[in-house]
Amino acid sequence: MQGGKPPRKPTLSQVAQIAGVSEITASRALRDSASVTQGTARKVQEAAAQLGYLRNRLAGALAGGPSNQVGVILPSLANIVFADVLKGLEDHFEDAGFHPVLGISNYDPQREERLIRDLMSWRPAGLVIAPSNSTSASRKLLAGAGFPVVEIMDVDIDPVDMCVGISHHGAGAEMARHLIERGYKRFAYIGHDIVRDQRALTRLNGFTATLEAAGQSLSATLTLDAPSSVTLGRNGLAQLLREADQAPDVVYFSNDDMAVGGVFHCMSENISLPDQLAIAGFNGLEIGQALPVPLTTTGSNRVRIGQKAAGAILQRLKDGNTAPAAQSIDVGFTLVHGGTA
Amino acid sequence: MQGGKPPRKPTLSQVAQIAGVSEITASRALRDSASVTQGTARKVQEAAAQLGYLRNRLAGALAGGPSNQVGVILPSLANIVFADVLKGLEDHFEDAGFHPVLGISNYDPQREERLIRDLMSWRPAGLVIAPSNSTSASRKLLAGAGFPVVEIMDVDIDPVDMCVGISHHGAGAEMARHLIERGYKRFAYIGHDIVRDQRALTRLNGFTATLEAAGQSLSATLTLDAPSSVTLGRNGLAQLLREADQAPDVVYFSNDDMAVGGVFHCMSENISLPDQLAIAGFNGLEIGQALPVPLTTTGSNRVRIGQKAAGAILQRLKDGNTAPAAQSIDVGFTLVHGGTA
DNA sequence: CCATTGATTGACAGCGCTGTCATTCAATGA
DNA sequence: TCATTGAATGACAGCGCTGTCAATCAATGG
Repeated sequence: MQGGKPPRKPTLSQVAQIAGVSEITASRALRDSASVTQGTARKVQEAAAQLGYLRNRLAGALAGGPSNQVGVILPSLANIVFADVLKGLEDHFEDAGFHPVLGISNYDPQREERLIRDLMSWRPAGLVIAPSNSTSASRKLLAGAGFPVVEIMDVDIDPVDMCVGISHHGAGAEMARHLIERGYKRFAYIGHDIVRDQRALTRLNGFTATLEAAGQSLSATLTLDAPSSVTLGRNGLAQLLREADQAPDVVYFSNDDMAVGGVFHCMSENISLPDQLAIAGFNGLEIGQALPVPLTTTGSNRVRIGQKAAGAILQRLKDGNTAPAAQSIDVGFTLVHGGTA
Repeated sequence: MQGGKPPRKPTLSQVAQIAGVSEITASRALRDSASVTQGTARKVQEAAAQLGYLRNRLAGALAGGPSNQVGVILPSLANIVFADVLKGLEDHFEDAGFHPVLGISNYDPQREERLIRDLMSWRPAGLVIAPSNSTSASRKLLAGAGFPVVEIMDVDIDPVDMCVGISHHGAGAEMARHLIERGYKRFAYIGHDIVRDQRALTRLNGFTATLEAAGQSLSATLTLDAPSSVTLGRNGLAQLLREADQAPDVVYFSNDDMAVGGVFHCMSENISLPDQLAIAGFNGLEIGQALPVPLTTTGSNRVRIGQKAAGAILQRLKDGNTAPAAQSIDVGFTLVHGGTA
């Protein structure tokens, strides 16, 4: 950059001129060489190479061509969970030549709404969103999007278009059933910033509903107003044990990060797992399974969710408007029988 | 979607008409309400709201307006390392209203080149790339990009424009120095698919160069032709110990995933760390530090790299063409004195 | 030999917006 | 009072490409 104004990039019309064909023929040759004669295709490609031509998809998309961009809105990247989902999305999008355009909502509905607007203003081919208490304006935007929209993570919702995920209510319920069956009696819960993380709350609801149906209940609940982390879980368990009138015999944590923290507290305090205290988490993270005593938790198939979501978008794009109406894909969860509960 | 053709979205000219102003005034009111009278701004905003107008940035960018998209090319998302980098990028881009457009090269130079073309064809405001043996065509593309380009992860390179990272050669050298100082004599190395992961190779080069300068050398080297993983590291160490004529007293692994696998092998075989065998890794992942005996490793400041890279792009964009020429930002690494070496 | 067919190619118009420059007009000071 | 200034607004043109439909032309069969 010598300070001069940037030299204009070569355009399609220049390529066409050199190749001695019309602009539209050059366009076709470059996009799908099978739609023109072999000779024509070669001439055009040579001209493009000679000029260092680089397609301008801005113009292409504006003129009505397809976009290969897909909006992706996730609440956070601080935690491996959504990185896994993103990986799953990439797995399928990359192969199809699509690119995620990323926005992080930070669990903030207002920010999420702004992101939806922002990403939609690029007229993407589709949108994948892990919703965070979406505003009604957000839902209205998505409903009128005019392209496929997939809401991911949770299937306990009324999707605007499609959704892919698991039943968090069901996951909480299943864990409650497992713990009841194991004979635990004094249940406690330790959670993180649950106002923002709606899905953790849904799990808790499923958990307590099942306890109550079995004539049991939570004897202690601690929710901490901060993002989930190992440290938060460790401190949380310390606090709960300190403050509880009667010690619980099992603690359900809002997720594996928190639960691993709980395990660490037990290790450092010589509380034996699961005899003296049992611990359960959610997600099935690798770290939980790599512990000396593997964590009892619920596997949440995060990568799978991403893959299925990408697949749903691509399928819909291929089918055009003849596609089936709103659908919900449940990838299912699995109870991981570790050694901590 | 009733099967009819998608209804046209409201356009700026419709907004302008309703507001009773010219198109360009409406455009200005919507982009920067301070550039028009308060009253005008209100009228336009009301008209836009009434119509459900959604800005079309495709048209805007084509007409010469700025883009808020930034191409981001990473080799993989399978591993927390690049998820961390992406988080760092997001931290700064999100606040500035920029969005990463993601491409995953899978450590494949050809694929990387295709991605560069693909992302550049959207005329982004900048590009961040963790290079994977970039082809000369790739470098040429980047050199003529006309927007800021940051190559990340490694500063031991000749950057096309800017670069942000650490010296992997230096990191390998530093670990060698540390291990020599500790008195280890029989050094071994276990690595993963090093043909593709060039940076791991650079660390190894720094490591061996330093050993040799001190009159030492690697007594055993095992490189496995697969992506790095805990399992690969575990099996690798088992294989190395089985095949080696003389057992090493310290093993340098290509990264923490691999090294943690090595630690697991030692645990299951009752090999005491670090007396019987010492282990060192690279990255400073949380899991390594959460082990019963924390891993000796090199902290690589991944989130910081992302943040600095985003900052460099944003700064350059603000400064316009008057910006300083090519620069290299070294965020530095830190030796993590764990208990395994 | 001529009508018919399908494959190639091209003309046209316009996607929706913004940079650039010119115009308008009220406010200001000599 | 009139020239001067700066803010607000507008006219114009064009960014680079692709969908649609029409035109062309060689190959085919009756």
